Amino acid sequence: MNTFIKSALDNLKSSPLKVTSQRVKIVSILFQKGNSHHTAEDVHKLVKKKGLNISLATVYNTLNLFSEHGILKILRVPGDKFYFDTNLKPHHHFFCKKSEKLIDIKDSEIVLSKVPKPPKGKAISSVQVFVNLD
Amino acid sequence: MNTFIKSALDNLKSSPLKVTSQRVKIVSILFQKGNSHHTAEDVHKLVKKKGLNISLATVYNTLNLFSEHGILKILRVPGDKFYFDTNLKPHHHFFCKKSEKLIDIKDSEIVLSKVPKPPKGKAISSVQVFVNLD
DNA sequence: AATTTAATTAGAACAGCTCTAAATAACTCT
DNA sequence: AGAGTTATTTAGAGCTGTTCTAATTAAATT
Repeated sequence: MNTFIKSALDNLKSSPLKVTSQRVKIVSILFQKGNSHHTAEDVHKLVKKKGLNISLATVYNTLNLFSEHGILKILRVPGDKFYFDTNLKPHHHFFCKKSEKLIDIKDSEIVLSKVPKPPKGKAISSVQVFVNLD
Repeated sequence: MNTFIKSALDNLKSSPLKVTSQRVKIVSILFQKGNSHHTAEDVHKLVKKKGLNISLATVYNTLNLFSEHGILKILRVPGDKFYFDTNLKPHHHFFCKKSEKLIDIKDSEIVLSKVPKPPKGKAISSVQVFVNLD
């Protein structure tokens, strides 16, 4: 069991969520390769490929709960799917339209030297840079 | 008839698309207030509010054709809808999650002083910055 | 005006995601 | 460890945003 899985399981254990077999299985699929991006459908397919049986509803439910509890980060990219990001540190993304795949860009690899003030009454919650590839 | 509508109609006329009454109506709704962002549903509602009758399928069809022919720009934002942008110049956006509304940020208001090289074999087609508001 | 070609339409279909309500499993308290 | 409580899982229905289909209608061309 790699360190990514271990630390994600620690996060799960210290959250108010119950540690069910489905959740443990989903954690080990998501964090197997360290930082990665998966759609719910991706995860469901991987579950089935492993011969496991977790319903699609549970996959969605689990991924959403995980992102509510800081075990994952939810990413809504310029596409039409939700991506769940195992990399919890602030960072940006390449987005390849053709393959619909994301590639991490370390925070330090992008420097925004000028950002406008938010409209009155609003605050900036985050800045997401998408570098689109063709 | 304002200059935005005029220039959009010019674009339509010089495209291979036929100038139908529906398309003229959609152009005048979209470009009425200059630069703006609309979802297909938005446009369909505005059409109906004006007492006009254009089917939802035609609205979708038209917006997609317009963006294929440089009359509009399609924007796939970190949400779950398509936004159609009448502002054809390169620029960025505030995105307000609560209202699901976009606000233009002029290109010159954001300076990216460091951008990573694309992965081998890929080229950067565009860089989209989303400044998320809460 | 007749022909060709493109556009429009209503409704069916689809994808991605969420909800529902019943069954099941995990935790808590002695 | 067992009983009770509460959270989770599940299949399938439902929802939203979008695209497809195939028949009708309108625009452009000859």
